[in-house]
Amino acid sequence: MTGKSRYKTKHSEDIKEYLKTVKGIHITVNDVCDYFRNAGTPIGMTTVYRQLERMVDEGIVQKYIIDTNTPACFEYIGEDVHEDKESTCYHCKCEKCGKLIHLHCEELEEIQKYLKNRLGFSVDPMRTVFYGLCNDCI
Amino acid sequence: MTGKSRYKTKHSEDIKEYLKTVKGIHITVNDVCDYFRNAGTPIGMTTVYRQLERMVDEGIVQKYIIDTNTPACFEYIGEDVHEDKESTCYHCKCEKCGKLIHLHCEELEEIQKYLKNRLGFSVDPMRTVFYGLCNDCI
DNA sequence: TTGCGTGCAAAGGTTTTGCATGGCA
DNA sequence: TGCCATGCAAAACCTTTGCACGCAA
Repeated sequence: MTGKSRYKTKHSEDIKEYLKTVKGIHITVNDVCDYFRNAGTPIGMTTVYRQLERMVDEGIVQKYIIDTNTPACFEYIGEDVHEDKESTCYHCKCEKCGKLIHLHCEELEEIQKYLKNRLGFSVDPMRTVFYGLCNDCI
Repeated sequence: MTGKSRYKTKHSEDIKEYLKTVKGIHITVNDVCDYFRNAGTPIGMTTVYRQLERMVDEGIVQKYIIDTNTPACFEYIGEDVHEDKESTCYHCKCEKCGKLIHLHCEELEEIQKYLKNRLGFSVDPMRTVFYGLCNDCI
């Protein structure tokens, strides 16, 4: 969003590490705070919110909003997704089991062109995720 | 999905009528309140929340939760077309200015079928957002 | 009469902001 | 030194709940 260059801080790294270790699980801001409080190295709620927001902006963390009056969830996606950029890889993510399906699909490239031509909107496939239910979870 | 039988009230019908007239547009609870206040026939916020929730339970209205600290949006889907429920509306969100573009698109319904047939993945459009850059921000 | 709808006010919980402090380059 | 991260407290925000009243069946 802001594009500001910011420092790499210990808290930033710690939170990212934690998210990596629980990859595949949806984590709330409170979960993060609890974890570090229990670990004896508490991190303020505000900092967690801001760091997670930064990571979402960077595209390495995905934010899930399940319902109103339910805290938002976060999940580490990875830094390597960027490499897929040229091969227009989309992702399907199961909202139940969290499975991530990589998706190469000509039809989606058509959609991309369609949105570009019709709305002038240029899609960033690396950040775009189809949410839904996978075969096993329906 | 409480399944409770409830009365048909004037407010209920009025709200539904209003949603029908603005079909295709995403309406917030405040929009509804404003409309009826301006029309000289105000309806309480609580009532609007409860009526919309009821319609969502009934399946004739779709609820969209776009982001945290952003009011939920509602849209009239219809009473008989239960099949359309899953193919209503996608969103494009500009990563720079944050603008949200509502997207009704046959091609996307094709994609949906494609994912269903090929991967057994059933997309939830309400949660799926195309990220990218809008016309003004490129 | 009974049960639900209504709507005001207040509560609830999540997220954001203001501001003073401290750390890193 | 300058800029940013931090974190507490308070504010802001949307949404839900409590409760008394009124209307429909």
